[in-house]
Amino acid sequence: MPTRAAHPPATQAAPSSSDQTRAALIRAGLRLFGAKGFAGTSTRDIAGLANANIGSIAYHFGGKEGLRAACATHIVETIRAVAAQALGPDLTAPAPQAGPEAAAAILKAALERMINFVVARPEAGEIVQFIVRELSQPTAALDIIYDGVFEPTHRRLCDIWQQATGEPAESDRTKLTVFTLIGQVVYFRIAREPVLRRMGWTTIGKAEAAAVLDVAAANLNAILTDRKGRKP
Amino acid sequence: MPTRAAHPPATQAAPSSSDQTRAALIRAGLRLFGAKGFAGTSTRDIAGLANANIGSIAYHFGGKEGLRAACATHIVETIRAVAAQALGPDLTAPAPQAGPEAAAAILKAALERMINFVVARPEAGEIVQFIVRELSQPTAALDIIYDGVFEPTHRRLCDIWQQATGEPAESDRTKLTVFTLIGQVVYFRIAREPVLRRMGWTTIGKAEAAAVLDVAAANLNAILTDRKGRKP
DNA sequence: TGACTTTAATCATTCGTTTGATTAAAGACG
DNA sequence: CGTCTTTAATCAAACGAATGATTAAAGTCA
Repeated sequence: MPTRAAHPPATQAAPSSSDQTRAALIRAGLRLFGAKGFAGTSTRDIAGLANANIGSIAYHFGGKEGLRAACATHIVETIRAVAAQALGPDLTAPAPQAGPEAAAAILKAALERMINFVVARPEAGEIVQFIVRELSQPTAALDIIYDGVFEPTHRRLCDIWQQATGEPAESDRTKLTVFTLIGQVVYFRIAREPVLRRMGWTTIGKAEAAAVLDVAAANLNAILTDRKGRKP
Repeated sequence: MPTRAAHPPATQAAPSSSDQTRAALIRAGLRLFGAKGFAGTSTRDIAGLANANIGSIAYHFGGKEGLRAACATHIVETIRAVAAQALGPDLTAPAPQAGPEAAAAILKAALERMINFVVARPEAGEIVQFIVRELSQPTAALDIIYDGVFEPTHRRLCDIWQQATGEPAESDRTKLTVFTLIGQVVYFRIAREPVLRRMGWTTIGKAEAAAVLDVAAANLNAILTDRKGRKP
């Protein structure tokens, strides 16, 4: 007869509450979905990494698909917390007005935050990989992330870009330019492996992230001065 | 395991039925691996899309894994053909020497080629997605692509960068800068879905690719003039 | 004919989900 | 206060469906 004695409190630790199990499952799902893909991850892997039972996935999230959506929501909350440090606590509130130099400084700070998070922080790897996989085959999870992060963040950056250069925030040119700024950073996470090989690095830590920031910031400055100089 | 030992007769001839099956399987594998991931794609899906029998995958490639490697080789050949148009037929040969203006023109041309291929051409979607998935969990297929495309192309671009700016080709700064140039373009393919939504586009065709090129080329010019102006 | 290629059927795994039993805590009630 | 009932949560076990691989037979073409 299956008794709880078979699972001694040592391995079970404190009797995990519902929320703890939920959180552990999300963390495991995020890591595994990001690393091996949704289809490449089995519910047994997830339950094993989370030290939870297989059935708990269905119980808490309705199934594997529900866990994916929960991971997306968790990503939104995480990134919004990071973005808040550089762009203000509320992305939907109107952007604070600032002069061109101050706006440029905000852009620079945002770039630095983004690099330190996306490129250097290990947990960003799971998040970015999760998002990248969603991007290639959009599900409901992508909608959650787009509405919660992509759209408001990009819109805010375009706002600041206008303050820095005078170019209209919602013009195609501004929007595309902001995408290029994001893209050049995100690429270092997505193409991490080739970058490591080509650079002769073994990891992207503090020093390497600083080198990346150096180049990205130089690019930003060059583009900014170029845009301020001429009329579109 | 009767894996086909050698390549089919290289001499140009009417593709045999065997070669047609091979090619169809590679095309189907590339598309499905890119769209749904390696684990998310079943051999039955592949065979179905290729109008071939399930067993033919094992026969021609030794199994699903062998098909993945064959897809990687196919990608290398495809991209090398595209790169040859902008960077010369042989990426491993020493770069042609040119003045700063000519070198800048080559970079601009390479950027245009890259955008027209990566961003606009539909078949690039499958290729990029395939590569992106490999990047996040490197297998032997990534080695094939890195050695065949990433390394030689990046090295060549660094060479041209030196000719355009005077910055040493193999310096960290140059290598990272070239990565940012590539990243800002590739991002439009990887993050295609958010770009479409944010831009209000329904597709990225000729006109949209031109708008992207416009911005990317402006960025390149701004960075180039910035780098030429100062000493590192 | 004889080597090459395709086909259909079968194999053992592995998958996500469901099930019914079990536990512990909270609620109901006299 | 003590007892009975309900609820939420977890667990091991098992199910049917799918997967990748294999095999022997049939087909194809020079």
